[in-house]
Amino acid sequence: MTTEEKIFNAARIVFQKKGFAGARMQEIADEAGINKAMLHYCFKNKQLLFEAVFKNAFSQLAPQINAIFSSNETIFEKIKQFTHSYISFVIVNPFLPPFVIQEMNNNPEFVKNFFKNENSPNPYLLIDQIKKEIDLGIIKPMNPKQLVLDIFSMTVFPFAAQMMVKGILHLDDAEFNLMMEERKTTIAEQIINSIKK
Amino acid sequence: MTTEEKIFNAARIVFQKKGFAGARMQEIADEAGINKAMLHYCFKNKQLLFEAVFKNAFSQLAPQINAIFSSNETIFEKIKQFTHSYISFVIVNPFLPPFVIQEMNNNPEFVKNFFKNENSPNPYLLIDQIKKEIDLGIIKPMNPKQLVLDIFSMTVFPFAAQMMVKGILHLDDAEFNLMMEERKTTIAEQIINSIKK
DNA sequence: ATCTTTGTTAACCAAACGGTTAAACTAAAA
DNA sequence: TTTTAGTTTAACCGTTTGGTTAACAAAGAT
Repeated sequence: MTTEEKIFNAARIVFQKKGFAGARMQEIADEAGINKAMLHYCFKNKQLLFEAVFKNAFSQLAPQINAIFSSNETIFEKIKQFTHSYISFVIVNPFLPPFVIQEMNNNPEFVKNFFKNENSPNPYLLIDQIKKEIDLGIIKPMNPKQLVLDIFSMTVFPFAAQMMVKGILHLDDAEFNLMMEERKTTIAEQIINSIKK
Repeated sequence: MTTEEKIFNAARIVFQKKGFAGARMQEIADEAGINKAMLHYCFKNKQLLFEAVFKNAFSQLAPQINAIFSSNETIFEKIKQFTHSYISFVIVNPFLPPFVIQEMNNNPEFVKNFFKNENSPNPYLLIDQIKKEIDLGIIKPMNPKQLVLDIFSMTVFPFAAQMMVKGILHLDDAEFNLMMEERKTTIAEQIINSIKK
């Protein structure tokens, strides 16, 4: 593993745990097992190191989601694939959703630019498809954006608010993961059940 | 308005916008229009000022939620009341959900203690009721905690991930609020529709 | 009138922070 | 063997940050 990779991995861990403002360059250096000056040698400054981590996090997810959204399957099938695929991904990367939400909240300008320039998840193929299937009478009339929001809510929220969910429902890690495994199939079933004519 | 109130309101604004780590005592003082030393005179230190704001935020919500959960209504009615009541509340306090999620993520120990000591939303009345109604054959067999999680997901997520939702779905503030108004009724209808026998 | 308590400020401080520098180390090219 | 280019480090620096201090002002209390 190169030094740059060591730094990158360490930065990902620390940024995800503490956020941009709470992360300390020294802590990242310690986590990577290298001298603090190397951080600046490899990534110039804190902001650029952060952006590298943030972009990488998104770039792991966006292609997966877009691939599903732009396929030729029915919506019902896409909903099934998305929930299964997304939950599988974030079970392995559980810190990602709260991290993204946090930095969206703290630094909206950066994130807005990010969404314009980088390849971010694009739901408009899905939205168009929903419109068509409504017209064809396959699913009930509704605001397509609400359906997209429902799908994201049901899949992303439990991970985004992980600590709160575990606290309120008294779940340990094992129970939480078990529930998330269950959700891989149940979410899609419920949503489909509530929208099909 | 007393000086203490001025500080508290200013702290709420700055903490919700920047998070604990990102907030600056000087910025809070400026926002309150008073000298920085007054912060320490009134609230001792940053941590205690933050805890005051955090506890207050939760104490506004918890009683509302618990009142609904512990009433004598049917689950269907409780779901309707909760979604309507919660969305109405956070439309007026939109920074609350991301704020809570962020600080849960950054400072889990503090939050765990908080949940044990303060009056936090207690879903177990609701969970017991769900179990009973499943046994009575009113709703489909399922894990009651999953249903509770569904309800929270559908209501809380759009606000928790507000910036992301607006970005991905290309919504301005007006469109976003319009969608949330619509959700006050549609969420409950959808959930009820998908669980009733 | 004088003392005490409470509220308020400007000036200050030590520690922590992000970032820089210059030197030392390494290994491959000349 | 020497040069050269790329790595890595210890030590340092200016600024920011949370927090303190001492002086001061207003208002009751004695």
